[in-house]
Amino acid sequence: MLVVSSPSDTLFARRMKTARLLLGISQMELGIRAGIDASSASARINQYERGKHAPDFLTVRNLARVLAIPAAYFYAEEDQLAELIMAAGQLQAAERKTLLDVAKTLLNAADAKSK
Amino acid sequence: MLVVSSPSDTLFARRMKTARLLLGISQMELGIRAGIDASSASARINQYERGKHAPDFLTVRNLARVLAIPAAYFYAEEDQLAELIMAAGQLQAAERKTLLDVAKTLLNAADAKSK
DNA sequence: ACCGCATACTAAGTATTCCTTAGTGTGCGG
DNA sequence: CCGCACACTAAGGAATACTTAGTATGCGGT
Repeated sequence: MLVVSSPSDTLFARRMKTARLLLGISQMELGIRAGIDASSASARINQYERGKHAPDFLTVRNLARVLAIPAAYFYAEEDQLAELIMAAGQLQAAERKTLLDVAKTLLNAADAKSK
Repeated sequence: MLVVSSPSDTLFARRMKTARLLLGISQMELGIRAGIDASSASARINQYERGKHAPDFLTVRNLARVLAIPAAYFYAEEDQLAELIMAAGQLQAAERKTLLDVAKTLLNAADAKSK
């Protein structure tokens, strides 16, 4: 099959760029800190942010570690969910548990209504 | 570089299997519903669930649509976060907003404490 | 027992994609 | 003007996924 050009994801690209700029570092620095060889760090990060290529999950994890956000953030399709994931990542374990409990409560309430 | 075998992710694999079993359909059916040709649907889904290969993001999106969960779910490293994402995906827009507000409130409270 | 079918799973080669290299262009401080 | 940092890109070699063809197991029916 030949596809002209995956209009695929600018999504992953946008999320990456947003997170990097939030930390305020260059594409090359992000790559190097994520363990990519300095000789290709710049090119690779640029390709990711431009949506030219997509990194494998191990690389995504390393990027997430550097950017201090959950890897899942990069794949959130709705901005609202992206924000929720980022917020959850910044919370302490106890608070994350509280947040999850709230989510479950909201779910149960919704279920009850649709008896 | 030669890597013996990416111990990479059983993570994506596990999340996929969990979500599929929750819906109660076969690997082949999941693949077909996600738009994969019937002749390779079974093999491909199996390779994903075994962690042998990883699908591109367009495929992940299609799988997520069939499984009725946010694509980000597959990439959540902590089970707690995975649950949160799944729950958020089942909520109505208004309730999702409430959940996000709670997350932000918890964050602000944490920030205040670490004055 | 046997058959047919559904399901899970796999090896191997081709097809596709990514990674590396080498480079361009722009802007800015000195 | 020079040097540097930064963003960005084409192209080919390197790595990975996709397709095909097949094995294995279990189960319901006859």
